[in-house]
Amino acid sequence: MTPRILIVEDEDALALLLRYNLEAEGFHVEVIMRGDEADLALREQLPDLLLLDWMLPGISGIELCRRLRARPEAERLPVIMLTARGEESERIRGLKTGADDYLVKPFSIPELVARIHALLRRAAPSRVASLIVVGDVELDRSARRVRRAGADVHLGPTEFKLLEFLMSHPGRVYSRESLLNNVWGTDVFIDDRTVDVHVGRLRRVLNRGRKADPIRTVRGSGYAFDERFGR
Amino acid sequence: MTPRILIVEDEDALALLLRYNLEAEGFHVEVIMRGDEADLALREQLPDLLLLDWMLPGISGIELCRRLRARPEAERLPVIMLTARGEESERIRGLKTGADDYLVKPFSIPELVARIHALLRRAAPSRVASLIVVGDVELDRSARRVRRAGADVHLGPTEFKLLEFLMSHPGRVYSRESLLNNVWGTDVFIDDRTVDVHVGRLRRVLNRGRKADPIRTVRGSGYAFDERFGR
DNA sequence: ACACCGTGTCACAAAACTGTCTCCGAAACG
DNA sequence: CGTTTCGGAGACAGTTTTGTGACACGGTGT
Repeated sequence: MTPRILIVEDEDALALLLRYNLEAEGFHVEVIMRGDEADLALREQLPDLLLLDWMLPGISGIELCRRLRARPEAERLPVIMLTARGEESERIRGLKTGADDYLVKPFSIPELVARIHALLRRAAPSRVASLIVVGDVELDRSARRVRRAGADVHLGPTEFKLLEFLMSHPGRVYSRESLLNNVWGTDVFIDDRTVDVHVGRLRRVLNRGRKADPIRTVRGSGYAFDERFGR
Repeated sequence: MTPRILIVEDEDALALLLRYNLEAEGFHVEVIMRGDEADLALREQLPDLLLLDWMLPGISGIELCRRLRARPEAERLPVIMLTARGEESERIRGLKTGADDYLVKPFSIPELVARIHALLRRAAPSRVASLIVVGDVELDRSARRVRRAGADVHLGPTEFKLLEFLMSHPGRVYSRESLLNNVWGTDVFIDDRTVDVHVGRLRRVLNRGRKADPIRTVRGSGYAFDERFGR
């Protein structure tokens, strides 16, 4: 249940500091100090999040990240890169390699923690594959079924796809345009506002007789499934 | 949402050709023909990509690029240098100055377009690195959400963009004019004082029931997000 | 042929947001 | 101090954006 974080960092002091703080934050932390050892360990088991130093003995963080991204099961593993200031100019390369986020040393622990939470929140659902659960809303892709507080909720095909897409990245805001592209498809010519109507219908049936609405309207931007919903 | 490209090129014919083709490609193009004017313009607002001629009246492209790289907020701005054949030997100097790519005239438009797309793609993740944290204020771009001490704070679109801009360079003081350019856009005609009103609204909702105010007013100059805030 | 369901669009109402004004106190200035 | 300049706050009217009921259309099963 508690997220597992793997730290790959060769500096003793920093590794210790990170372990201490992240464990205090309630994470299950593991530290490896060499790139090549981390590579081996990652073949055995994937953590929920990887904290990767840029320069490492054995294999560099960049190379490690590149190898990782080549594995389909690690495709969505959140990776945060740590770099010293001098290496900063290469940050573009770092992100291109597939890191999800990027911190320049020295960084503040609260900031790191915030970023970890943000990435975990976003990554969580995708690894569960067929069942997405947020708060009291469950969506089962393979069974094409949605439940609210355990009770079945009947959705039309479009409403289902819409909810599925929104729930696939809880918290993330999608523009109407993006929703049209991802739910309806890119080749259709449909009015933006149609999205509003479907969101409205989705809400009506999903919230029937309930007060809390898991779908957040973001004025001027679009809609999001509230990842904090029910917490 | 369409990427904005600034072309700095003193040759009429080439400038026109570029504008025509890049606009056809769907970019929002602006052309400036003098180096010194470009320098001024770049202080006001940064484009998404800069197309820079090597030789320019006023300030040379090299110098412009060097100045640009000295500014932290312009660090990631993709820059493509254009050089005449005779200058080609100096390519190393060009890249060393901080250009991300360079093209020798005459070049083919499709190649230019391809490189532009490549650079924009590469630069993209940097803006998606979505979380900014200063003190107890978190701003999550992708979720379009702001939290103060962990609690959600609801901001309107303009307030959000304003805070986003201020927080993207904590400590830096922005004039009202600069804020108008970067938050509202260059093409609007709006009173300076409107910025005050929005800062006021932002403060009210961000500090609700709290004493510490992370936004610093610099009398006679503008506003800044206090980088020491919370430390 | 008919009832039914899911959809896309529209029009109107409600809600949220915006830019400007005015007034007032605070800060600089001599 | 008296004066002037500048920024903060509330009020307000206009605009933009979103929520929603109504409606028409097409497909499907009966």
